Amino acid sequence: MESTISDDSRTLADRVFTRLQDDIVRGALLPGTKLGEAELASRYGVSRGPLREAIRRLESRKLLERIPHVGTRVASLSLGDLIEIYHIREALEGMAARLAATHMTDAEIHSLVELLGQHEQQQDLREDVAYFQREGDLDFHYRIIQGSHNGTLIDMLIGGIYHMVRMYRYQFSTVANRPQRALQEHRRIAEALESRDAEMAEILMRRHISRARQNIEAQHGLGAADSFSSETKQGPGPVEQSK
Amino acid sequence: MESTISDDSRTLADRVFTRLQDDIVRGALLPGTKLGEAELASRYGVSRGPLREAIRRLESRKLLERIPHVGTRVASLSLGDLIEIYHIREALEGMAARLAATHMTDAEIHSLVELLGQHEQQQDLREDVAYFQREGDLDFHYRIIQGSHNGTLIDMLIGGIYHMVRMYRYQFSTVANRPQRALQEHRRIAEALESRDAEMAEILMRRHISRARQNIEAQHGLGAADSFSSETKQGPGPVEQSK
DNA sequence: CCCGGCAAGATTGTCGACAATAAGCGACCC
DNA sequence: GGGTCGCTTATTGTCGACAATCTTGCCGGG
Repeated sequence: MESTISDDSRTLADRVFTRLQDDIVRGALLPGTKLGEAELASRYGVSRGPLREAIRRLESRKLLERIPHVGTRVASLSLGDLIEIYHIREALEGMAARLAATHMTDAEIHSLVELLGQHEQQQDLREDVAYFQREGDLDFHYRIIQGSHNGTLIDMLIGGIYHMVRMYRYQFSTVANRPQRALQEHRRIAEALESRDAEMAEILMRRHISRARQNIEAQHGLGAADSFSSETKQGPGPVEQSK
Repeated sequence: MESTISDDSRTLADRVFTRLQDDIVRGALLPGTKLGEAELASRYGVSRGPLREAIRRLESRKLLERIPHVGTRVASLSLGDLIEIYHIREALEGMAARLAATHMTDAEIHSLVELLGQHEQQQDLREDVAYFQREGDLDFHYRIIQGSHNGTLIDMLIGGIYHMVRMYRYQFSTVANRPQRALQEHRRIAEALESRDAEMAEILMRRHISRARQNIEAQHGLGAADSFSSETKQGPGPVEQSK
């Protein structure tokens, strides 16, 4: 059920880049999995040329780890890295919220409020709203980032950080275990945007992300961040290719 | 640990990536220049395969703009983008300074202070300290970023943003026209780090970068602070380098 | 029994050639 | 005379093959 599937990027390299990124982010390829070029090439039905270009791009995005003459593996990242990312998100998305309070159009804000309404309905309908809320949360943040109208910031956040966030979420099953509260916080942020209160929007957004981070820290034990690299070699065989 | 960043990489693709990036950042290739693959391949003495991989990586770093089936050009970026970048630097390097105040070792801080001493001497020796101060400024910021001991932040700043900053500096000849003042601000930041005052370090760093941004804005006559998001792709006319 | 060197296998890195697409240009039609 | 269509050409995209390097298993020596 993919909406707007195709960036039908004209070139094969771009398409395999997108597909590979999706497979990594969605957890179809487990972190640490060794990716043989020949295998991937036959899997995606392309030659090794475009595949290597895609790999280099994913490597730039820190989704793949490559060692020259050895091979490429799906980036297996520690909990500490996730915490680092959340700290950065706090700074960057706080800034995005502040900018959004000024630069967002009325239509954009209205649409955002509508989105929150949908989330509330979904919340009312089912308790098992993990997946929807999870995606919805991303959607909410996406819109505010876009609302900053700062192209560089948008690229950095959406093109550079959010893929990692999504990968972590799937990996750790970091389902928002407090969707109720998160939704309330979203609502507050939206209210600040509606009243064009930039400072308040930034503060609330920073708080929101900070709480999410604390939640993760508490959920996964404590912050023994450094020595947490489980090097268990995952078997390369059972990689499912979800269409 | 390798200190020389030049061409330490074993593979041709990595080396041509580094060399191409250097040529772009240092202004050897003017923004807007169309890069033919065959020409570049012969210039760097490699085949088109590794070259294309390097191009894809530079494209990810926003140093190259590529249009499928059309070609690749050196990213020609507007002044507005530079302002955006400085806003982001303000948030990110402010955070870096705050973290550095806590996580930097005494040795690192001491070395930083020594570096500032060298800058002062250079400043005393010659008035035409543009180049040294320029590189020195980068060096100062580099060290504080590294001092944050936040790997993701370091990657994002040094690997993702600073190349653009350097490119802009060469392009606009944005030489620090107030090295005296900048050096003073650096000194203050270092003092805050010495006294482990995280909050102060962040505030001073944010101020420092904010002033640099204002300086650029004033220097280039673009007084419009709010509407810097000129979405219209203002082609920098004179760089039409077609053969 | 353990360690170091060596060879075989496999995988990655690189290259040259072929195919597909878009820009440039001229001729033809309105 | 202007506009549009089709062809030419150059450039990019893709592919298969060759070479370099790392890994792995084996053999011999200490």
